[in-house]
Amino acid sequence: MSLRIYNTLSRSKELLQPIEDNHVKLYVCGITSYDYCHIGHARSALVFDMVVRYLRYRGYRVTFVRNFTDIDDKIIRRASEQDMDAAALALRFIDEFYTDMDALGTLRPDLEPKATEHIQEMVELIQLLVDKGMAYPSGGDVYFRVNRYADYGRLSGRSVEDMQAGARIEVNEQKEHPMDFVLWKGAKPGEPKWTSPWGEGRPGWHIECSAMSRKYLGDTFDIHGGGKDLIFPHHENEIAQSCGASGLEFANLWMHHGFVTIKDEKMSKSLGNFLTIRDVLQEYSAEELRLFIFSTQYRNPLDFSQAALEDARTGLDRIYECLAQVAQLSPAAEAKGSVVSGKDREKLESLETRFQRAMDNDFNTAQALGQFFETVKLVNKILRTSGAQMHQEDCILLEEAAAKIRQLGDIVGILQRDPVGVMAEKRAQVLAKTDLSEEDIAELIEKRNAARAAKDWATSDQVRDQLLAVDIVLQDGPGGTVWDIRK
RNA sequence: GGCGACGUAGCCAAGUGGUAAGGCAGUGGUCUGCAAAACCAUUAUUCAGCGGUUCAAAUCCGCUCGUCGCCUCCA
Repeated sequence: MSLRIYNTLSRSKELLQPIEDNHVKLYVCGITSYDYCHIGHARSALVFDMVVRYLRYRGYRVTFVRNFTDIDDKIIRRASEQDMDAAALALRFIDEFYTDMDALGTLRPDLEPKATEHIQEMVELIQLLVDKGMAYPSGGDVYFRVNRYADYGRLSGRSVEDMQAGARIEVNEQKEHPMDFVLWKGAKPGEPKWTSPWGEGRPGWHIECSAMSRKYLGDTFDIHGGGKDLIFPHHENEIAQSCGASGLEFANLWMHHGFVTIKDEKMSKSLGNFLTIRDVLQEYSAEELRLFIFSTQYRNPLDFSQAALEDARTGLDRIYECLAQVAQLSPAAEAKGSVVSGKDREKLESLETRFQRAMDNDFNTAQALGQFFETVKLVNKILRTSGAQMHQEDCILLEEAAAKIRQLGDIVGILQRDPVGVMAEKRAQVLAKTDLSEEDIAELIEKRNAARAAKDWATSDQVRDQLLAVDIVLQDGPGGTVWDIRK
């Protein structure tokens, strides 16, 4: 089996073949830090978190670099609105970003370079482009000469002519060609600035990724990732700069994830239809959010809704409940023998293979999660068939299946909490909202059972309704009455 | 206007040439005094529409309709 990844550059799935044997070098475009992150940023972070975890699980060494854009027009504008220093604003939202990422439980990248700490590298790269005639200074700025890079447009699948036909390019008299883009911006009064051979100013947006990826991963590396909205112009321009400077290939594989939408419209700051990560985490757990996000393959759009999050919550609970039951199994000495058919055993044991097959197909987490649910269904069936009399052999089989689910769950970042603990915690949360203690409930159950024994259904139902009013549900089973929280 | 993606059951979502995974909801059943919860079973002769290629198409090709995205900051 081998891992195939969709490459935006070739518009097809390609075999992952790292340049250095077994070592994957990955660069992902991170945030521009001027505001709180929304669910779209969460998807980006979680998708690449999953990619890195899966690659490592598959035995690759991964060097994961994700940058911070900490100098940019938006940062400067926001800072001046708030009468703040641009650097301080950027730093503050990097802190907020970490708070959100920690809450989501994402792994830290190996390197997290900031643009402002690599001005020198950018200046050198721009100088190289100027020396090669691929860039030119003009009016305090420096521009990339698009016509000098023959392959311009190969990532986004458009030609310079096509784009001019679009005529949405701002008129700028300093450019030789309307499609030329800025590498270095001359500073206006009061703006943050650095010195350069072309005067004081700051880097253009695209050059930072070219300079930092080059510094940490080399001229050519394996995978470059980001959101679909970065394909043009950001990544197209990165390719032009990097390939223009080095004369070599830049990234071999380009991975782009789809957007999070709300009512089928892209979630974005400009549309104002966004929810921040912390908004959502107030209502839902990180694992619930992850299950929701991974229920769709990363390249497809993902429509955010309360109902979808609720579905994810229900689904996650279902798996946890199954795991909790398995965790509490103990073999019965009097059990006759295994009740598991050879076919079912095979299916349980093939979970990892099925999971890998799905993930190897361009990280198809939706399909991979389906394997979890199929396994849960099968485990539940076996639990039910055995009843209280489970043979040791079957116990072991189920415990192994449960352990495997949790091990693989770690790749998408779910099912990492103690299943029995999760169930207990949910009960404790509901209890906390009532005046009742566990003992009070036990007493009420006893009172009700006495009524039931006397066939006094009115009293029995009254007790049940009383508890139901505070979201506590009574369940009469063969083993007696237990209580649980209302779902 | 240019470029691109998508359209699969009530909803979400896999499947990318060999006869429709999975989740949620629904329905039936087990359990129960009745319930509830849980569990089990079940739910698309059909994949936006129309043509074409093929022994075989949701999957490939063409056209039509619809939705969305990029072309300006954007994950």
